[in-house]
Amino acid sequence: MGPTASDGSGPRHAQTRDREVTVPAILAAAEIEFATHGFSAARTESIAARANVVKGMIFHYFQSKEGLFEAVLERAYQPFNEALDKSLDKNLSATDALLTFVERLLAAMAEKPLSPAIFMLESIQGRGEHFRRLGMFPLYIRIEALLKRGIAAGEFRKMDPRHGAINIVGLCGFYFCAANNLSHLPGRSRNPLNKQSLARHAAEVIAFVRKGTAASI
Amino acid sequence: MGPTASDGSGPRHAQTRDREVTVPAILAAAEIEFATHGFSAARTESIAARANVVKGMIFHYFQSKEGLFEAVLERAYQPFNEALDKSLDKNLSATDALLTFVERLLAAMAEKPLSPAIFMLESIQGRGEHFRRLGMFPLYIRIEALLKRGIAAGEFRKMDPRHGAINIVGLCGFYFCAANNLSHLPGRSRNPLNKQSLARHAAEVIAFVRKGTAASI
DNA sequence: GTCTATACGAGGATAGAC
DNA sequence: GTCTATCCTCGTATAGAC
Repeated sequence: MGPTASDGSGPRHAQTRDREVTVPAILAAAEIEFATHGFSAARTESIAARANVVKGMIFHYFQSKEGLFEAVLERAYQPFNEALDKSLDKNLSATDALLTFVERLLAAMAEKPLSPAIFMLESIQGRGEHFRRLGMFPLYIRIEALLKRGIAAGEFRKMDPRHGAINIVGLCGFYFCAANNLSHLPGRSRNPLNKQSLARHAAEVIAFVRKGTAASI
Repeated sequence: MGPTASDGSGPRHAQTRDREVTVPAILAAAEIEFATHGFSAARTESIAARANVVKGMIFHYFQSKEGLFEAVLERAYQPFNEALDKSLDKNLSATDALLTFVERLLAAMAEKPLSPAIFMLESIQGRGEHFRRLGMFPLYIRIEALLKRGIAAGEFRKMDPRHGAINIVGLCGFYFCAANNLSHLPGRSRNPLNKQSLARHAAEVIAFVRKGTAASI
């Protein structure tokens, strides 16, 4: 924490010589960079600049750009994973379990609004290795199982559970990936990622999922 | 069309000296490259190789990588635009108009399965200029208007029409962007982009939209 | 119109001083 | 542990021959 005065002329100087500070700073900066540019187009130089460290630090702590990327992915997926685990709360009806899960997933995304874009980019550009390695299957598989259960119980309408799961994940995540464009739509254009907009998004998605999956009367 | 025998040693030779062939070939190759890598990470060399032309041709016909990208975007958006125009067929009920539009949008995407990824990447990485320049506003605005009309008429449930429009576009497009990952899900894993899967996706989305927007009874 | 050769810059990665 | 300097590859773009 020694407040070494930056000398102003050269680039920044050791504001802290401490991995407890440097590593999280790099991860946070990398998250932003990878979320907007994807892996290949991301620049280690930009990450270093944003983290206020020198480029070499990235390779010192993460060996390679790829290593840093994987660390970022892992970090971004954790909240999703937790949302998933918490929603195993068994004896809920399929409907309640699904809506609870969606609510938690949306909360996790709201907390880390860049995560959906990171995974979207990884899906489009990657070849599925990270998807596998991170154990992202459950995200779809468990929703699918939940849907299957609810359909059998007559709570949900008949549908293909696999596609149902995909559609639900898409409803939650698409908004965050499109936020950049959405902010340019005419009309009352408040930032799509501010608290108010996110709350609205969550409410709308939950309603859409509830109505869209419910059994016909 | 002169079948100049490729001499095998040097790189490919003028299979045709004709912009009628070269330009579309470049555009098709560029579409694939930009859809998987985005703008910055796309390589003109890869595009040229895939199109079976020399790199210089890209700059000859499109001046710059950016110029090529814009041409690809424009080309990819056309089918969406047409789907939109055709669904103005006035005197339909809001419900029928919406479902018809969704059906056409899905058909347009199925025909050009890379388009959603291109626009997704442009949304995440771009700063909205292309979104504006291509006139992509109507895609959301008109659905929004349609929803508003249907809500007023009591056909649709109460909802925020802007978010409703976003959710519907998301339901249609997310699947295509996630296809890469989806193909790695366990279970009966046929290619998410083959005819059968796409037909299933379309049916599921249409059902989801119909149920999800319908007024409660 | 098509191809080859090359200028020029950007960026990932490493070596080694402090 | 941190920083500077540097190497080397890759990629856009252009000039000019055919």
